[in-house]
Amino acid sequence: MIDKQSPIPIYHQLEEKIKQLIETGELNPGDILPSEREYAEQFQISRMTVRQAINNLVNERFLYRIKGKGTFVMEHKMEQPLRELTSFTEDMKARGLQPSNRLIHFEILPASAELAEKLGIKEHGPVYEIKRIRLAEDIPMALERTYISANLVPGLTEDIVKDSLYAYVERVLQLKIKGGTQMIEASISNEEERGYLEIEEADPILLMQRISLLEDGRPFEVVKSSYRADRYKFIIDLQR
Amino acid sequence: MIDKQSPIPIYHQLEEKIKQLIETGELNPGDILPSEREYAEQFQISRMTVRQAINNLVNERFLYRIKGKGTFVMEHKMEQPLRELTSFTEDMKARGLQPSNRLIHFEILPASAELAEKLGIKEHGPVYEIKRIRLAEDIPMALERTYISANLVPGLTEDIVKDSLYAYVERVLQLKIKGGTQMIEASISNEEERGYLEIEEADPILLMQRISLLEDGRPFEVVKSSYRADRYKFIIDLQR
DNA sequence: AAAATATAGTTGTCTATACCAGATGAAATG
DNA sequence: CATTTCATCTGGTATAGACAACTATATTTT
Repeated sequence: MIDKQSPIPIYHQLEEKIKQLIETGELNPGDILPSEREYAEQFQISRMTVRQAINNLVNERFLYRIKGKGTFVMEHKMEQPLRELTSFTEDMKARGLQPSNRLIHFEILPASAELAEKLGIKEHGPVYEIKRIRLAEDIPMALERTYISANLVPGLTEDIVKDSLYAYVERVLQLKIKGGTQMIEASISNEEERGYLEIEEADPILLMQRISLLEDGRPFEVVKSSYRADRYKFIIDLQR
Repeated sequence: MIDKQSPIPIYHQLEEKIKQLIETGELNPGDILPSEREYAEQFQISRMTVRQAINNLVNERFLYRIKGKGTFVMEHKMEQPLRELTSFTEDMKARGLQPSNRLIHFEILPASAELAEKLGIKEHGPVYEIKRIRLAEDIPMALERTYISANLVPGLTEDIVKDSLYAYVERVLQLKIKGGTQMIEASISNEEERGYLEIEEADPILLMQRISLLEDGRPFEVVKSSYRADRYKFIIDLQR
């Protein structure tokens, strides 16, 4: 079950093993796990190594510990496994809807003062502007404007944007996106939004702005989205 | 600097020390930290103890590590240190506004099917309903309805609610609130909301629903809030 | 000059051990 | 019978040491 010769770290093997036990239902929410010492004995590994595996799962909210009692499986239903910083595409799939895109605009323009500050570049520096309509089951859900520093992600083309931007950035450029800040507010629609989203003047919209960060904390992109309020709501998992 | 006799764990002392260095500007974003071995040598503690401190700060996104190079301070400015599941009160204070409450309703009623499901209790089971107006600088910002199972939090009174519900639950009942799920949508206001929030018929509102969970994953409360869209926006820190 | 190699420094993984502190139930005590 | 004590579970903290994997620099070889 645990291969000490494997190049995959032992603690990671154990993590995966425990995750699997939860997924297959052999461990149910609220169940107590074997003690750290039991695991260490069973697999002939050090208790500290067991702790490293369990620490990671506790940080990921799969397990929780109570001193003197034991380690337990989280009650959390995990309908959507930790919805945080999901893309529209992932989001819609999780809701069982067929997502699609319509690219309506792609150009390089000089950064406004606001954009430059948010992207951590100098004013008038080159940024891509990518406008897209996001659809679910061919119904327009949102108008999305993405801004990325052209110096940070050189060689971006319409084709790459049409394919998958995130995959290109992570695989080809070897940049890892790690998190960000999101702002959500409600507003009245403007004319551009009404046109693309096919809504009436009185209909409210949800405005979302996200600033995504790279692993080292540098800003990667600013995304401004306008969602149809009648068709969309944000769901966020919180932790503290 | 590090007190080995203190009841406060050494790794925690080191965490606080490093956080302080970042806050005071002695360590700046992008700076490299002394190596783990240097810290261990300097304070005459084990390298594993240093690692435990740094691990925690890496998990909290204060630091990041690069194998073979070192440990660095995150670029992220941390204007608000990890805003997640903050109360309205904390939220307003962080924005430099004076928050206040107006309790307008407090009773025990039988749970609807929807509430019962969200709170994990049986239908028609007793729940507190607490209605409050949330104000900032004496301007109404939100109408908030909180629902809590009366069996989970016995002995709740109007006075406790007026004081601090969270403090009562954590200190007196020894229950720890650990996270939850939040939903945000936009809508048109209804008459009750227009009355309390002093807005016009055409003004959109932000609807927020939060389900808070206890440490063991049991639902603790359902909060439904209606925010004035012209005065409020949600800011969320994301990570993945 | 360029390429390969050594070397020293970093974090990553892992071991074996020790003692502390909270929880629990059984046994001793009143 | 109720209470206290104790033994023994649990996770929490801490140590000292070892080797692997990765990075950067200096040195040697080609």
